[in-house]
This record gives sequence, structure tokens and C-alpha cells, in this order.
Amino acid sequence: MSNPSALMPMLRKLEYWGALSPSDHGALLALPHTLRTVEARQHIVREGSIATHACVIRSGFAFRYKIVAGGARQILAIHMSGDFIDLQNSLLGFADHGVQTLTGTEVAFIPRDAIVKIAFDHPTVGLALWKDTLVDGSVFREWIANVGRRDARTRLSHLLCEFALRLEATGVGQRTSWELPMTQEHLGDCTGLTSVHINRTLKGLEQDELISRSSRSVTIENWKRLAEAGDFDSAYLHLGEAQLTITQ
Amino acid sequence: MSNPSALMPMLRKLEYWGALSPSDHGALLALPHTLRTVEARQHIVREGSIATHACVIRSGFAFRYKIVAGGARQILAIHMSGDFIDLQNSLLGFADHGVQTLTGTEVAFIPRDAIVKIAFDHPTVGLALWKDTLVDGSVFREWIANVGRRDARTRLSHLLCEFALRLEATGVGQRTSWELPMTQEHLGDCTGLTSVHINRTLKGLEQDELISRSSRSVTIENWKRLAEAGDFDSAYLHLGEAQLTITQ
DNA sequence: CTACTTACTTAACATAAGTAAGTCAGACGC
DNA sequence: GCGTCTGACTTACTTATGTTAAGTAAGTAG
Repeated sequence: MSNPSALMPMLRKLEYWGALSPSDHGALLALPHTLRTVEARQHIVREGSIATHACVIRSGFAFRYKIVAGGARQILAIHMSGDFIDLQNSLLGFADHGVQTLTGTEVAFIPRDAIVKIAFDHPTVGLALWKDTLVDGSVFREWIANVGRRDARTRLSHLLCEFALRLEATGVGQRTSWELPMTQEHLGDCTGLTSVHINRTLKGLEQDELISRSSRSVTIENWKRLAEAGDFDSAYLHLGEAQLTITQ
Repeated sequence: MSNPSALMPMLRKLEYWGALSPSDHGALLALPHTLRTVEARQHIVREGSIATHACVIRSGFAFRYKIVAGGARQILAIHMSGDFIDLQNSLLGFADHGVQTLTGTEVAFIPRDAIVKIAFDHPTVGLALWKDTLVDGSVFREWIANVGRRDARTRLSHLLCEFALRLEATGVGQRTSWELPMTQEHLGDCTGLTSVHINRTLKGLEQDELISRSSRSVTIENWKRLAEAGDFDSAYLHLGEAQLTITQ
């Protein structure tokens, strides 16, 4: 058990789906949980393991992934502060994919049963959690389309746009300039490309002055053109007016 | 309103997650719904539309898709009898993807509010619905990995294996021999390939005697080898023992 | 029976992205 | 101060898959 505010980022995110009553608030903050600080590049969940806890990210970055025959890795989603990860794994009983940190990350572990209980004792919270998992699905669908039917430049631009908007909505950074918490290999594993080709493609975006970079920091020089290049329409993120309400 | 048994396939599927009480049964079958018969190749839901109803497939086949810049289509999922589609679209308010039929299909439309109500009045049903959306997500994740990190032959074999197992679990067909309800172009749009390359790849699988075909009917000649070729592990489908209990 | 359409098939050719094999710079341990 | 490591970056070369184009077969409408 630890500082209850570890669940605040999650609470804010759920509140997007509708006002929560004081009782809902109380129940959410009273959720039993264990806060752990995990170093960069560590596993939070291993594929195939039995999951009894769900986790919420308090700070830092993590990703979900699968390994295919031959050993290649596909990254399925990037997660940041407030994200509820692993509800899938814990509710369905076993982990059909792994979760690993990118940076040092604070993770709150919540027992599965406590989540099911709050969902049905507090229907407003339950519905918000349900919608949260549906948005998760929406992002997965966009990624299928991204990887399946777009070329390298479009894929990468799309990924950068998604990352930028989510950073902003989470209140962790600005839309146009931030520190990339991942290597070019990670970017490749997100987009189904090799790190070599990511390098080429990043260089291309830079030459065309859509972005600029120095070491890991990325600046979007022209949001409109990058969004066009990435065939990016933020609707699938279901952020709504979240940028305004959450970032303050 | 129409024949209540239109919801039976859904009920069986939900029951997989745990016994439902007589009261749960009653409430499910009493869900208000409209049954419509939709011809092959028709839209059930258009991308961008406002969704107020969710739908359940009683018979036939449908698919979800997105169109990317340039007009290419990516199929996101194939659906069959008992599948709950469009919960995403209706709960989140608008359709971030379209749904179209492959064959003639009977679809039951259920008002969104009725679904939310039953989920919280009958927590067992609500939990089953929630898990159903989580399995949906699990399949999306596998598709991301399939399209992102596998070659054409592996992708296609994987898709055929998935289709076979789900047909069997749904009780609509056998695992080893069935009628493909889609064209090679559809197969391409599932896997992020062109129909030309699907044709080449199917031919390859046939030459290697993993499958055989005549017109649209597919026979899996060697399940084990096809599953190997497709890097296929059915765990992500979360069918459990469903093959046994549902197909009877 | 004929025209029309749609899906499947094959071939020749083009290219986006992968592979292999490096160099180089910065970070880290000792 | 010297190895070791990791990640960024290049280059030369290869290949899986896309593109274009044609031809065939089957189904349907008139």
C-alpha cells in the first residue's frame, strides 16, 4: 500500500467519460494497490503468465508486445501516465502478450477482484472502465490499418502524431516538442519496419521539414503537414475535448 | 421485434464465461431488438456515422474495416454467428470504422441503453459482455502482430487457422473443411496484401499440400503443418474448451 | 444464345523495404 | 584512461511483395 494519489492520473482519465460522484471518487482512491517503481527496460508482465493484478501507470512509459516465430517483436501499444494496462490479461486469466517498460516507471498493481467489485458497485466507474477498454480496442484497430495498409513514411508520421496528441492529453508534454522515450528499433517494432528503415524515414521527414530532431528530442515543425503525411485523424483516440480539460 | 431466439447464439457465447442464472437468461432473451436480413456486400454501419444500436449476428458473415488515404481498405475482423459487433461504435458514440456483410446475414439491432442497463442490472451478464470486448481486443492484437511481423505465407496460414477454429467453435462448420465466404481480395485486405499475392500464396500452400481448394471451398489437409506454417497458437482466441461445449 | 460482370489466375516488371556489415559517438564500469 | 556496450547512422546489395496487364472461367441478366 502507498500514496493513494498514485491512482489520480487514472481517475482523471476515467472522469472524461462523465462526472463521478464523491462516492465514486472515494471508492477509486480507496482501491487496494501496491506501487512499484520499475526501472527502464524491465518486464512488468511476461507473455503466458497467470495474471491476477491489473496495473495502472502513474508515471513513465511502457509498451505491450508480442513475439512471433523467428523472434521478431511487434509492439502493440505505447502506454503512459494514467493508462490502465493489463485489464485484458487479468480479467481473461492469462497474459496473451507481454508488457515492458521504456523508461523508469511507477506502476500501481490492483487486484483483479477489486476492479470487478468497483465496476459493479459503482456503475458509473464500471461504464467508464468498459469504455476505456473499448478505446483501447479502437487504437488497436487503427494500428492494424496503419501497419497493414500504409507505407513507411505514412506509418511513422501517424505514430508520431498519435504519440504527440496523447502526450498532450495526458498533460505530460506538449504536442509539438517532446523527448522520445524509445529507440529507433522500438519505433520499427511499432510500425512493422526495421530500425534501418526507420532511420531513413525519419531522415526524410526531417529533410522535408516536417520534424526536426536532436538526439532523442523531437519537434514537430509543421503539425498540419505531418498529420497529412500520416493520414492522421485523431477521432480514433476518442480524446474529445480531453486536451482542454485534462491538460488545464 | 421478432423471434427472440435471434439472440440465442449470443447467449451461448456469453455463457462460456460462466453459468448464467435463469434471471440472466430471461433478461438477455427479453432484450429489445429488431431483426434485419441484410444481403451480401451491404453496409451495416458506415464509418463516421452516429451509432445508437449495437448489433449481434444471428447467421451469416460480416467484417469490420477502415479505409486509409489512397482508398486502400484494411479489414479489421471477420464476424460470424453470435458475434457482438459494434458495441465499440455504439458505446463510444460514433463509428470509427465500418461494418459490411460478406454473405446474406441476419442481424439483430439492440438499443445501446438496453445493453448498458442489462450489464449493470445483471453483473454476470455485464462481466461476460466486458470479457467479450476484451477478447475482441486480444484478436486485434494478434492481427497487429500478424500484419506487422509475419510474411505473406505465415499471415495467410494464420488467418485460415483462425477462421477454421472460430467456425468450429461457433458450430457453423468443421475445422478442416468449409466454404470460404470471401474473395481473395478480402483475404488480401485482412492480411495487408494484394489479391495477386494472395493468389500466389494460396497456390503455394496448395502445392505443399497444406490445404486444397475447389472454387471457394477450402480443405485443410494437414492442420498441424498449417498451424506451424502460420505460427498459430489459438490461445489469443480465448476459446478455452468452447469447441467442446458449444459445438456439442 | 449472347453480353456483361466478377473473380481467379498468370506473367513480366518495378520498387519499397529488408539484410548484412559496418563506423562512430556517448555512457558506463573499473 | 581503457574496454565494453548500446544506439544512431550509412552503404551496398537482395528480396518479398506490389503493379500492371492480360487471359480464363463461371454466373447472371436479358
